[in-house]
Amino acid sequence: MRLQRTLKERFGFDSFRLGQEAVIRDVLGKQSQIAILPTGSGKSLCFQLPAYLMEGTVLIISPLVALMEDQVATLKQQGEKRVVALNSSYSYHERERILSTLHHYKFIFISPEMLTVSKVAHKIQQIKIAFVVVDEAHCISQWGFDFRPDYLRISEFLKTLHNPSILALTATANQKVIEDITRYLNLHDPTLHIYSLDRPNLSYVINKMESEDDKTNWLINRLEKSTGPGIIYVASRKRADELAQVLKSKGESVTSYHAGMEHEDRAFVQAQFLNGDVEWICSTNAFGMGIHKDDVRQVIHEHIPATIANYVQEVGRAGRDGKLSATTLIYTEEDIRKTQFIIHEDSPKEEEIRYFGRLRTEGKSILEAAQLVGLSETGMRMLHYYFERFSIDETIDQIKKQSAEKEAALKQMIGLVEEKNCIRERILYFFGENLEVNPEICCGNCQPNHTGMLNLAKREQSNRKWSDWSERLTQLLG
DNA sequence: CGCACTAGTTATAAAACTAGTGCGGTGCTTTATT
Repeated sequence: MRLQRTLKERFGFDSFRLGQEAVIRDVLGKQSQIAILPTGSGKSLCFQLPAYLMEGTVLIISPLVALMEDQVATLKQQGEKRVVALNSSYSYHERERILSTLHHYKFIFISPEMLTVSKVAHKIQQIKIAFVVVDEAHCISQWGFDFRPDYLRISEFLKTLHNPSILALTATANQKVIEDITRYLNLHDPTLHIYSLDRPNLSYVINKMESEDDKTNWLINRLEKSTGPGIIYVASRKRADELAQVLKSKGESVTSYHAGMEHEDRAFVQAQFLNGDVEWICSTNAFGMGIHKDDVRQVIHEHIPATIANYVQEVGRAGRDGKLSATTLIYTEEDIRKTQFIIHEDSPKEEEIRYFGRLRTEGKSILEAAQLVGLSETGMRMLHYYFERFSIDETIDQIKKQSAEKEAALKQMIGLVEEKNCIRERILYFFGENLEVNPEICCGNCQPNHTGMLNLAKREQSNRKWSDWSERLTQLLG
């Protein structure tokens, strides 16, 4: 009753969505848990609501600054003033001021990296923490082992707090990811709240093509004949820019997006897409996390993602509103080889690890050693993390094991694109689920002749755009 | 890995060859001394 009342009074909802209430009850009972709730099911409420029924501050560990600021803005809109994001966007003095008044806040958003700053960690230890949320918890698996090793250091921070209960939230996690989350958040016997990851309103089509040109022509044709809003995922920054240019020259409303762009430009492109000012985004895997756009009608991959988990995350951005949406993956034999090569190059090699180890024992700094070995920034941070904990031989074993896991994950993805039977079934199998009922529009293998587009076909001829434009111009010039 | 592209070479020039190079993506953080 208390929950219902809070839900109504503070958030204005009459009833909980699937999963929310059970998760909230466990939060209130201080039970650590991993909650896997499908995209668009209202994950934020799972920590916002119990926060008001508990004493102390909720600490939310979040992967992106943009995501934190988004959440802060939402809470402020709901009338909550006691909310802050602790990140690099503040000046030294601002940060000092926030740190000295930390206990005033009900919600603190923070990155895993910031938790390793001893001064910050120390300040957090001094306030009363109601519970800790790890948002987008699959990042532990996805990024922790190489790109952002501070994800693996979270448990060390948690040990310094007085055993707070943990709520790990994500939309996609298979058995391996659940194991990683459990281990690296130091959870003992967490409750698992897992709801079906099936998205009945998404159709899956996967097509093999002969050449890069075939893919480009297919895309030109697809955009001419169907509607967005949509996201086109490509393998490289260069390709994102080039493809966007080609499609633009055909009169389509497309903008590229990747991490090589200025922050301001990225924010602008994102806002344009959210507002419906641009129909298509042509991007690398940088685009998507924390994009709350409900009416994305298509997600197209024109390359092969490195894992099924990544693929499912990306296609999952379509159809949050529950309406029919089409996901399509097109690839060439060359794409398989390219992705394989990328995986192979990803981790430092044995000789590099040994050389790095030698330089370190000679007293070279991490930075110097990394430069001499010729490691990337990611490679350097990775070795830094492992060398702190393991001997050289153990490090080599660990990194080899991880390369093998990455290769296995890619093999699963290749298995998916070559699947002859139901694609949906295969995806669910990956997450340990069985498909009970195939939706009417399922996948390219269940219905070989349909494109998954149905209601996405453009109703009028292409001159519609021109008449829209001339109408708009007439309005503007009045 | 093996393809795509560039620069350099070659029988007065032009086109055709060869050798060399490049090719991958995610984001957090940065406060100190003269």
